[in-house]
Amino acid sequence: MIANKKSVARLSRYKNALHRFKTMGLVRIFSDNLADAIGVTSSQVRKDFSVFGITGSKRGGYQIDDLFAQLNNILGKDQIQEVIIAGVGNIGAALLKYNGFEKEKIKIVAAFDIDAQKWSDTAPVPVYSLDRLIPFVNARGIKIGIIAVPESAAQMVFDRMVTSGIRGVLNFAPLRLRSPKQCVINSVNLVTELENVIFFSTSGQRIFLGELEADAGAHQVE
Amino acid sequence: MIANKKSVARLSRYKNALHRFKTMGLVRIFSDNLADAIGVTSSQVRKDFSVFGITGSKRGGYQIDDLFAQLNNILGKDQIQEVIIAGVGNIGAALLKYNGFEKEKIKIVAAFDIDAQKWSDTAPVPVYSLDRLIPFVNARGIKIGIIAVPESAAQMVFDRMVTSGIRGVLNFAPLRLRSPKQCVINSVNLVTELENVIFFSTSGQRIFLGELEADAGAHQVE
DNA sequence: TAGATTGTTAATCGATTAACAATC
DNA sequence: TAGATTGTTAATCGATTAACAATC
Repeated sequence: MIANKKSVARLSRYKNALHRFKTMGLVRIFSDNLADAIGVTSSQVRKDFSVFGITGSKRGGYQIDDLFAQLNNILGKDQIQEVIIAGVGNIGAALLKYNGFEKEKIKIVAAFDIDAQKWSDTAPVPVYSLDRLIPFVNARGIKIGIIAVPESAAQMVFDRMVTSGIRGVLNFAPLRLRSPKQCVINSVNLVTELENVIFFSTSGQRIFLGELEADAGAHQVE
Repeated sequence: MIANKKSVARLSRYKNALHRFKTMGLVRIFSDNLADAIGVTSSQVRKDFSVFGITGSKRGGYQIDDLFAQLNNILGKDQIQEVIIAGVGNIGAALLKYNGFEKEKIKIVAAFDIDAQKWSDTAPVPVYSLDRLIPFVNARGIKIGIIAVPESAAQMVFDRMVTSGIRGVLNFAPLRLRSPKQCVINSVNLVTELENVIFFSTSGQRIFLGELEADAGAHQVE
């Protein structure tokens, strides 16, 4: 098996669980403990580790400090990841203020908007004209961008990002982006996510797929 | 096969593509056209339709008007879906102002926050005390809720939602919610979504899974 | 050593795709 | 009718889980 979106997400959750085990004073951990902590099987844990080249010791499990360091390394937490945002509307502004990125070593270093009223050199995260996106990203060598502009502007903004050297994009606009160059795109459609909840909670279907869960009582808290 | 998260998301996309075909004046459509429009195989389209009990006519394809009506019916677009939000912080406030829900027949009817400074009876969407969540949801018979409170308050808010009769939740707090009663939970973790982009764009891996795509040039615009 | 846990292979499960008989 | 498209079954692909030999 090769790394996929879900396995990377699980790696993050193992890391978070490990952090809690560590603060509890534990030194070693077994695949079974991690499995219980995030609600998967121990086979899944060992398989994930195997895919990412993480090994423990038979009978002795995994050293928490060592495992934690390896997960951080794989997830790129060794250095701060600099990210830019295009679009300071509802979602863009919320992400700018969101404080959950910092502890994951993700730093939003600048935002860009077409509306001059939103520009500010003095804000905690500066907001510049969209025209400054390409030179800024070029100069700073930013590789990751977030698209939070309206659908009508998203392809243009994406093109500029790719041109300026961005290699990965988290896209909130509800459309399929096209690129002539290699670029990782992860699109989150908030309307679709809510539609899924509506469908499964009104259809009476029992489902258990992806992040979508029914009968939450069966699960462990993470 | 049974309906799953991805198949429901595709249904939405078929519907959106259909709307465009309709405005172009088309009357009939084939599985192949829909497949091209959203970037899947025609087998996938027919399989999806089969799962949801949608039939066309051999040789004649699908009547757009009829298909559009069936999709709307399956997706619950026949009536307006009333939704409440708990938490008017960054994300909650963004969702309150977001205008993408309305055209999908989703209406946010109220929000709830613990902070009295945020309460407002006169806002376009009223914001009430969290203490009013249970009676409000009870009285109005709301079935869908969005959790946009901090992690520390999420389980308590979720418990109140379930108590008050909510059957489906879109959760933005980064934890695994537990419930004694049946409730559909769809959790979106924005940090994880961004971490995925960072991982795949820096690892040099070629992937193509879920909404995560590499080499976007190969795809159709939706 | 005896017992427990890893790492990996095989089995299972689920979703997507291909193929094709039915038929418009 | 001949040709094209559906609806469905079988094949394939991919991810998860079970099983177990290796070994600490």
